[in-house]
Amino acid sequence: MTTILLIEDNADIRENTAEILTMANYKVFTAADGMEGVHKAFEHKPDLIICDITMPVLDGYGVLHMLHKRNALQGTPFIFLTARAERSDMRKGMEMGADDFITKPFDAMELLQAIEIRISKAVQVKESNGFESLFSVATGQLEALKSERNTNTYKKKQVIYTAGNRASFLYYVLKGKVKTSMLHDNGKELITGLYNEGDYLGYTTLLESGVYTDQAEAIEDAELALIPKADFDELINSNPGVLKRFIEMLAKNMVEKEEQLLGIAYNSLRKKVADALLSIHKKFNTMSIDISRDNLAAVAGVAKESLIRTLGDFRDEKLISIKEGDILLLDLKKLAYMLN
Amino acid sequence: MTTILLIEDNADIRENTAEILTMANYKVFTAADGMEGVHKAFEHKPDLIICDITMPVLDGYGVLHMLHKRNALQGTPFIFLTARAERSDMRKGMEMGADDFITKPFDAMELLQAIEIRISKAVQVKESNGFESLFSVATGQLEALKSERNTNTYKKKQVIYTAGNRASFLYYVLKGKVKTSMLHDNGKELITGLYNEGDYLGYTTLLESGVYTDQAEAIEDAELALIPKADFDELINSNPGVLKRFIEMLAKNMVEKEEQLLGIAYNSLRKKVADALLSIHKKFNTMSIDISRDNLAAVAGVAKESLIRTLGDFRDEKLISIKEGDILLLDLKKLAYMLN
DNA sequence: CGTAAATTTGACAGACATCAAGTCGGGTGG
DNA sequence: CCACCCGACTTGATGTCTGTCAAATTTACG
Repeated sequence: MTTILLIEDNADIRENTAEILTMANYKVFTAADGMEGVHKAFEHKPDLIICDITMPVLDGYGVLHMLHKRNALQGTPFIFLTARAERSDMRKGMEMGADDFITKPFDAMELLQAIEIRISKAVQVKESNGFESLFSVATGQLEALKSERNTNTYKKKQVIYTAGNRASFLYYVLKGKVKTSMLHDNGKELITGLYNEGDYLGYTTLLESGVYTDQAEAIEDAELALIPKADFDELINSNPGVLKRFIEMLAKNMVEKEEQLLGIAYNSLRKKVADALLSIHKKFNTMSIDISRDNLAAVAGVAKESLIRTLGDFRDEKLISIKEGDILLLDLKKLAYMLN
Repeated sequence: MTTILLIEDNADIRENTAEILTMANYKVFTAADGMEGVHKAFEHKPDLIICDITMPVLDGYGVLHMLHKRNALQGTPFIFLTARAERSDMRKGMEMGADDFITKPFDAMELLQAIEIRISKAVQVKESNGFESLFSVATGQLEALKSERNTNTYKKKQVIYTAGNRASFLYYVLKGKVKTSMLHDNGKELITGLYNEGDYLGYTTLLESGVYTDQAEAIEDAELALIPKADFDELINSNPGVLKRFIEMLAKNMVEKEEQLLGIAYNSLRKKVADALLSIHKKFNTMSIDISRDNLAAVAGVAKESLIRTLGDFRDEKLISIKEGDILLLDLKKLAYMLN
């Protein structure tokens, strides 16, 4: 039976919602404030958490933060309840790793739909995590692919593909980190994507024109699996499940890119830098960021010198600390809430 | 039999390439310079055009421009030949409407592959143009959808959906123009997409989380068909062809968005404005742009006042003319070639 | 240990946003 | 039909944020 933890300080809403959920055949735990919520989360390990944002003592962001500190509940879907469709709240919450938002007042259908979507996604993630399992959808073809596929190793700074070339592989990161970036006429670089172990890259081009408009480069020693275009084509043609996975990845990327677009257009230098730090934190899932200043500047879309100055400011404000070039994030909340 | 027009001033390359193409069972016309190329294009109406960029008298960009002036050859795939993988050239060409790039020296396989891809895409576009035909892939379900579907009319400035809401329809623009945009904390707006008659919108959200992160609004009186989410889900689940169409749309959007990202990050004001004009020109396929200054500024990602000043400069430089607020593009080439 | 690369600091200027005032045109109501 | 008003557009003056260039310092690496 699916268990849900509901954290909400308003007793009326809490009981009402719990009732709806119980009727929908979920097992429901409730908590009346953030601290209690965190405790019950660790105690019961629910399949999904619904949490109000505005609460006394420990608010929703705080709860999310506490949970993410412990890896046990990293994969648990987290849905925020919020009073109004406050846009900036939404974005901040999403950046901190929330999966969905429900705005009060909500009706039962809306709530149940959102829960079902998240539960099914979580199951998907568990089932199909990484290379093997994605292709295991196409069990028959898996063995063939594995035997034929060759893996390449790339050293730090080595180029994987460049703009203008025809795409002939789908890449899968087995080890290390990779960036994709675009070069501006004036020589500046903008990083459009970061890839960690377990990520695919190059599929956009394969699905579109076939000619790269960006370039990929290893930012630390990396090992990639190369899946020939023909195999990829065959796989997505013969197997709608795989195609669906890729369409979801694309759609998710799309949303991220639009957020990035909005930020780069109108954010101040400080906010651009903060967002860059947060997006790397989210991508690589670490509080300690080890990345060259050039690359960090290219993620943020600002000049390297400006970036360095801003990092210095952040250090003085105790938002981060810097040791031997490594950036340690100290105050995620303030970074996310940074005003322009 | 598929006919190809090859425009290339270097006799060796021309003859060599023509030979390859002939062997691959295409009917080939050749032209030794831009003017001859344009004439032969109108004379023979080829299925595909391959054209060198650097040529005396009328260069490749000029050829493309001349062809696009006449609508007859608008849909004909156009592939550029270019000496090196010069990135900035690539982007300019793509902005002007080229479909692909091949960098010299190229081998036969590469050339033939690119041609085949373009030919097959052109056929696809012809076959499935607009609402009816996309869904005609799923012939059985088409009638049901048509009868059930309801159409809404929206007046200029009317909101279609807003951020934070759950997506429940796929929209299809029957008439009018629509924008999607995101709101920044400081109140500024960035337009992330423009939609014309025959475009779908809202599919990214349907394919991803189900909660809008952007908002849609009519920029002139518009009529939209609303396809319920359930129908859309069923259609893409039961019909891989439809899913594939959407994945291609997504992938194409993705590339556009990355270009926009690079531009907004590093372009000067002048170039941002020029790019905004060009992208609207390309989207709505008209030399005369009738759009509010606010919207134009939101496309470019700059302040309204800065935009207006820049338009004034462009007018003085005879790149555009302005009559009663309408902007008439006079010199596409210089706009595309604008340096920072 | 020496050299090159990466990072940091400093000084400076220019591009662009902002605020404010003014103009134009079109719609509305008397 | 005219006066009025409101919104869209334009122009002007001003300040500041952030990129650029240059030099200094630290780190990486063979």
